[in-house]
Amino acid sequence: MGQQAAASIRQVARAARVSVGTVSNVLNRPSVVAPATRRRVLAAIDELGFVRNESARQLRSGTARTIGLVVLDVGNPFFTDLAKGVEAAATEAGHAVMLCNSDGSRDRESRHLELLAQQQVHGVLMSPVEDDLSSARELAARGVSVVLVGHPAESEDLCSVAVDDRVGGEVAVTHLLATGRRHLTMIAGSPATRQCAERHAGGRQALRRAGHDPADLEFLEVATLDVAAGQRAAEQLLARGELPDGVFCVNDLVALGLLQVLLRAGVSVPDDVAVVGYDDIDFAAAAAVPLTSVRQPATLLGRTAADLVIAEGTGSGHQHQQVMFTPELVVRESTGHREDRGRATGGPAWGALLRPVRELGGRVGAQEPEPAG
Amino acid sequence: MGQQAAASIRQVARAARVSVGTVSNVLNRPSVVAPATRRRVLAAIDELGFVRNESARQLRSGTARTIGLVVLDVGNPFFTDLAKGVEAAATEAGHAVMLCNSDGSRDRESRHLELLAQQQVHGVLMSPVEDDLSSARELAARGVSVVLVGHPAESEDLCSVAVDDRVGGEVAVTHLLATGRRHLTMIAGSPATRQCAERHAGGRQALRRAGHDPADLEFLEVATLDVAAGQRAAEQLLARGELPDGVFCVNDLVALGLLQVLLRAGVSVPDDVAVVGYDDIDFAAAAAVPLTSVRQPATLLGRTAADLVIAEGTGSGHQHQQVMFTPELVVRESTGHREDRGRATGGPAWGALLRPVRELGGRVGAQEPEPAG
DNA sequence: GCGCGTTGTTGAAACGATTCATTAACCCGG
DNA sequence: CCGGGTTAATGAATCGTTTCAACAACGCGC
Repeated sequence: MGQQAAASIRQVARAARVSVGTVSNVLNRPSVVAPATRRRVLAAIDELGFVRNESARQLRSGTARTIGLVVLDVGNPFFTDLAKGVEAAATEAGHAVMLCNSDGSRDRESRHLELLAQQQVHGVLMSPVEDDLSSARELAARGVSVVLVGHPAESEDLCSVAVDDRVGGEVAVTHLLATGRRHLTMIAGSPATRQCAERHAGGRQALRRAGHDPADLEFLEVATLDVAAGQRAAEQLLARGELPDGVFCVNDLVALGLLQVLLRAGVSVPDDVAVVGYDDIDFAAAAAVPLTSVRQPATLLGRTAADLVIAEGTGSGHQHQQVMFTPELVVRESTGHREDRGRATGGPAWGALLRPVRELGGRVGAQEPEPAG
Repeated sequence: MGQQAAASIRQVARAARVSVGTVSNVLNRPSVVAPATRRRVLAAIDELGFVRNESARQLRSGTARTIGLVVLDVGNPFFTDLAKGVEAAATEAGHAVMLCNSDGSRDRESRHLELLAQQQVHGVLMSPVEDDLSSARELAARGVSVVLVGHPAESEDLCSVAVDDRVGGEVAVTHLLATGRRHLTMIAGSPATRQCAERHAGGRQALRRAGHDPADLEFLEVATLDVAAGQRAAEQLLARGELPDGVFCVNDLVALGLLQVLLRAGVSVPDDVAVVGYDDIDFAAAAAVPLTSVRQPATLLGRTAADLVIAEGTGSGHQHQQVMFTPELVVRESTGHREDRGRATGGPAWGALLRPVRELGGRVGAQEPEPAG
């Protein structure tokens, strides 16, 4: 113990009085080595504290047993849930996961991708920062398997695993309309990003279907998609004197920030304003007012993506696949019906769980939950 | 574009009509190469889409430009904040971070450590699953720099960056006592884990100081430390008919789960029960009842640890350091004074930061790092 | 006793980048 | 025109592992 220099396979070989080839065989194909020899080698390995040098293995074999995962925001539980799914699938297949955080920055994203390429990773899963998929394509062109996560690949030259954002937006807004809301605001990031645009489009579509003017869904843009952004957005809304009666947030972090500031300002949710979030992270249910949210199957998304990338990197004849899941609406108190109004603003609606039902929003007829009894 | 085989330095050399050594020089010491040659080489690199093979570099240089970070729970925002600090510092120093999740499992922890050792990482930061630091020591003995995060190294043979858990527990319970609570329960994981034990000990100390019986702080053990565990703990408390009037949770996730179930059951927080969490994650402020919490400087912790591990791996004569920060209590509504009762929940105890001091316990006089940016 | 298949073991040739001792080319003062 | 110094470029050795053709030893049937 305590040796500084890591022992190499050669020293193990010498200690066990065998050739390097035999040591390698003990490591990789133990069955072809005579038991006595094997034992001797294993003893030497133990004795010297030998650790396989992964760099050398990779160099020889050409590809690493690692897959990269680049997410938009590690601070968002949606992405850590996703990461858990990825890790589970990867571990089963004997791969390690390298989790990288692009934080919504194109620069950081490309730095990470470059790094992953240099590591000769088996494949890369990424939730792209922007719609411009050139960096993903470039990576794929270099021979790295790429699977987009949370962003459908429009063309067939890439794999992707996503959730239908348009349906998500539609379900959310349909629900707001059904609770009697008419002046709606959507809080989201740049409309140039697919997710925000699609969810917005879904919302407009819901309005159209219901016979309203799609322009009734105002678009309020925020720079980032975190709790702080939601807080700022709420301040902005409050500052202009008139509030919408329904707000659809592009994710739960924004919704939680918004909720917090609204409540603090004495605005009642859901009586004055209904709030719908997106992702249904664990914290949504535990919020000041439990949050209605559009749920995405984060872990499943991760698992599926990892399975795809592993298959693509391993198999020979690979067909690119675009997988699409459908989100479901989870109704909680933040969108209680207007009829519920009249309750004290303060604490006490607690415990009166409006609707514990969890409901699946389908594509065509995202049904409305029964009005609270 | 579209080439399958990654170009090697040799092919670049051929294309640019120079030797491999020159290409390597262009990559690593551009100044020693004549401008014309350099341009030619760069053009070839661009043309062939050459990507440095990190495995080969590592193999040659002996160590990777990567540091490993093994955390107890990626789903806990405390750890993602910490990870952000690590990443910031690592990136500045030109290192990549490999984020691993042990999920509180010793097995997973050692698998990750093994993997990191095989990758010849520059160093490892870890928040150990158990108090038994043998795996950390073993890794260190193999020549890998190890820094413990969130767990002080009792002996001097390891670096560590931690926050004083005893003080944290003491501050939390002192505060509960100050708001008039007398029947206290602490919800935590196994008392065999240092963090839980220390925070508990701190709490008992607070009782003793205040002239009470330390046994007044009941210890309720939960198996995991997440939202679900808090929910179960709340159900357990509710089931026995009599509630404590103050609960100290070992982290905010547990506190949030507890809070949610208590409120749902019609229990008033803080009137019936005061709740204190730990870590002060972003969601604590946005909870159903904004959560009083013991704040740890997560990002700073990460930065400091990363700086240490980078220094240790780089420098020659290295002194192991044990850095200790002091937590601060952030008071919010979940522990409103009993006197405050009757007030609407939307109360203003905000911003009344008890101890904004940030204190560094050094070994021999470790200076206070400047508050990051 | 010879050939044959089986079973274990060997050692050298990759993999791709870095390093370093050599060599080549050139400038300049004497 | 020569010697010494500077600047550029070279190519072989090296890192630790895997793979694979070659070989040794052995048992066995004829």
